[in-house]
Amino acid sequence: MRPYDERLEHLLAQAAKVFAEAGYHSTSMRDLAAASGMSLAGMYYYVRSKEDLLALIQERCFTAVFDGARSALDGHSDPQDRLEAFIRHHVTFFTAHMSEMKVLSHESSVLSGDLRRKVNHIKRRYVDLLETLLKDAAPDERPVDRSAAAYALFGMMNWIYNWYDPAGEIDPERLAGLIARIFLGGFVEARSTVHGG
Amino acid sequence: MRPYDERLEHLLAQAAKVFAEAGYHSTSMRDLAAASGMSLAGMYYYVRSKEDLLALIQERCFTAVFDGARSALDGHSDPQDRLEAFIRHHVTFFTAHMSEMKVLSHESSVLSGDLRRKVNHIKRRYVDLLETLLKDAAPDERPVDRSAAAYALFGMMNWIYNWYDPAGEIDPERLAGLIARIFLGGFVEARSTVHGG
DNA sequence: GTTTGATTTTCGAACGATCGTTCGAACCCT
DNA sequence: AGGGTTCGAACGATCGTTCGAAAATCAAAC
Repeated sequence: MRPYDERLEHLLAQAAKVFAEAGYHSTSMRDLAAASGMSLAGMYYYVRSKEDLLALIQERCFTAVFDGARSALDGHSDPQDRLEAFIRHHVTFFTAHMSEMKVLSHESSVLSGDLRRKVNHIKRRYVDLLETLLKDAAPDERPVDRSAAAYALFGMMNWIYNWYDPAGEIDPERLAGLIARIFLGGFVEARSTVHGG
Repeated sequence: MRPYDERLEHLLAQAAKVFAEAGYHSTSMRDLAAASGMSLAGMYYYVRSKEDLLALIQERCFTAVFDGARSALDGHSDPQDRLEAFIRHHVTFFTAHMSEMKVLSHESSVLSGDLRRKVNHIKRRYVDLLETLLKDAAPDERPVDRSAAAYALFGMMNWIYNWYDPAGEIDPERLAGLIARIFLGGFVEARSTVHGG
């Protein structure tokens, strides 16, 4: 059963790459066959449909980023440190898995039915995780502002696929630090440091 | 010639709405015909192709947001005020023209050839405008950080279409103020106020 | 105010192309 | 020999676009 899993992983990885470059809808199953080295019909031995293929990519990627975030929080007890650890993990994970994360961010409204419900469930938990961190780090903010701030932060982080060049001047760690600085400095510390102390 | 222009505007507005809801690639010309009240063939009297239709929407919207930004800067001379005015204008414009701005943000890689070049030219000028504002507001930052910060800001602002509900609790002005606060507080004031004063 | 003719605008019908998916036979490995 | 794996070929559906003719609009002539 090992070669089966390897072939599936290979297919998902190549598909994520092509989806990221050309977009889900303008990528044909024939394109994926060419990119993965399989035949058109052969892919259907590993995957139920094109939509199922996308769901598998999104589901695995979202689970990985969620689990990674939880373990990245280990060892941090200060609310602000935990929030910064979350941001740094998300950004570095994003830059390290650009194709999958672009597919996750950019094709989030494609799925329907049960596949959509399954992915949305992980997304919900991930958003809830950030909202909890925000509640601890900025307890005095109004809930509606905290919620909007969470999405603003996700915007900064998930927009990366639109412009970031891994071969460019700024490395992932520095980018993560910059985004953490902007958000913590602008949303968290602005209250607790400037106004409160 | 007036009825012609009105019909074209109507088509573009309806198309933007459908593109925003379903995405460019999964919207058929037949869908647009149904939404605009025209016949399938009738639309081609106003538009050369489906891609031309998308380009018209993006071009008009980008020009509007660019011109609006320039005039929003009038009357502000302080660099920080100018940056805040830019942010407030972008966010309020975005929430007021959600469909067109979503199409602009989400379908930015669809066009090709001359159509793509034309839209990218306006985009370049708009990004340059923000980078200039940033240079004045945060002159001590390293250019690579300033550039990344500009994209982080665009991320916060352009991600709006993924979550913002105009009928929800937070109104556009408050959202604009929140994003301005996060960015100015985290990127600009963190240097000039905390470190410098 | 009606008729006429030219121009603008609309659209039913059809084209070729491409899409996701399926089927059954062939292949490979043990 | 037998089950896991591959794939050529074809299916029906839908896509963007085109064409030629009908319909609507308008201006000038009577």
